[in-house]
Amino acid sequence: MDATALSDPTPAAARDAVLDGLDAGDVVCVAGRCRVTYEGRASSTLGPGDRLLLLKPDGTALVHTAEGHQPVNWQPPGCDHDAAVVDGELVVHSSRSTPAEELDVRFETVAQLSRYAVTDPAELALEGTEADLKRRVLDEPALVERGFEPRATERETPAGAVDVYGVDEDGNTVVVELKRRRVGPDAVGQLSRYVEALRRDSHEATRIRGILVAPSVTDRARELLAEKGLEFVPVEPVAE
Amino acid sequence: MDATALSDPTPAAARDAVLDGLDAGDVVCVAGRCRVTYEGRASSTLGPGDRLLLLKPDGTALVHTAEGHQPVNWQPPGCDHDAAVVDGELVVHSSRSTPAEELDVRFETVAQLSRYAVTDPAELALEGTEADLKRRVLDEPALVERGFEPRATERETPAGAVDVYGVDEDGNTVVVELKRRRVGPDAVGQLSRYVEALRRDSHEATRIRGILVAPSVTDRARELLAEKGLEFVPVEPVAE
DNA sequence: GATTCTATCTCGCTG
DNA sequence: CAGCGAGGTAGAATC
Repeated sequence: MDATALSDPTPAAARDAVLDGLDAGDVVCVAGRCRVTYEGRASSTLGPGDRLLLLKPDGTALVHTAEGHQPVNWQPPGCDHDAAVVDGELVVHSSRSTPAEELDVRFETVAQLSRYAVTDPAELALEGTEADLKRRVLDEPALVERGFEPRATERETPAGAVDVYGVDEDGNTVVVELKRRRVGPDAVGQLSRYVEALRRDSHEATRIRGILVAPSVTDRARELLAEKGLEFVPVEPVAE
Repeated sequence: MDATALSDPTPAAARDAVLDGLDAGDVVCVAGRCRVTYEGRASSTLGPGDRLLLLKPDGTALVHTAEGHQPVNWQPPGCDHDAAVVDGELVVHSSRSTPAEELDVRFETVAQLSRYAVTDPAELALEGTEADLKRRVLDEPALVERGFEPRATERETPAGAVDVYGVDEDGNTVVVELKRRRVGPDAVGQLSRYVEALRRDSHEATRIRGILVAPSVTDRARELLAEKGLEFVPVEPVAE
């Protein structure tokens, strides 16, 4: 991987390095004292301070401070980056349409400007997702309940797609909502919406059960389940 | 802002720079070819590729590729970072408990190692949030409906806290759920939970209305509102 | 620490 | 393109 760094570049040298770097498909990192303004879905201003600005070749911009996982300001992938010297200061501008959003980072001083030729052929292999939980349940439906027979996944209802749709031992319809982690009231609402939608579209006689499958539930979620006549079955996303 | 960069440091020099940097409270950026493993709430592996590793003094770790807003791997603030040379390679390890999570970044090569003395006294001033929408509605309740009188915010119900609670012209109870942007079915479910909870806890005679206040709604959300007998009033989070 | 909910959520998928 | 739901969501407020 190629990497270059300029220390205390002039605003013009910084501008050129930013433009050349983005042109070459590099990731560019600008470190220095700056002010930031954002206008789009919301709007924000950020007074002077030391930060890192990461500009990616896919149009992402990230302004990071010394704290937190999240950037203090950013632009999503797909934006157009530009750099210029305005009033003797490096100004990086990033914008997109739909929705219209603009980010301006104005540097009082640039302490360092780095370029990185970042190429990454590898793909992240992630385990323990909801997809893994679904696979587990389909492989071994008895995890939900003895006699449970899955009939479809992502079955459409007027309220959205049901994770796993099937029938129980007695022939009742079963709607399963999967969650990879401990669930709160929102998941109960989701399951409830699916069950109600199916009940509206079915014969009076048909019994439709709703089962939330997750590692655990909060107290309030459990209360909501009880109120709605829904069930909970504890299952981990991956076997222990 | 102080910034230093080492080009193609030896693993030992890189390790020392990482440890010294973190010790000094700097943000450390390691650029190079690496592999990443994560184990915690889920687990993941990432094969060799060029990436940037940002280590923050608050215990945050971010692994960024050339694409995307999100880091491909990370650790949240509060983790303990460590660096060592293992089998001739720089290995950065970051871990925390509750939940137990570990991240390992093993560098085949380190192209550049930078340290940044990042100090940021400024606070982000953000506008257009749900808090702004709430302020707007409380300042001018007629935005919801002529005669609407807010009586409480964050009023507790068995199903959670209601954004704005009040009464209408006719003395009916009104539950308002605020959303800063266009809403889908989830917000309807949320409002519905609050309304149902209040109905259960109130006299038969009391009429309880649920009003979703947001810039707009999706079609499915509108259908759900109709089914539940809930209402929608369009309001922007900030005046146009 | 656990729970609940917001977020410029982001991301991926589907129509 | 919009809508819908997952996410190692993170972050904040509250209990």
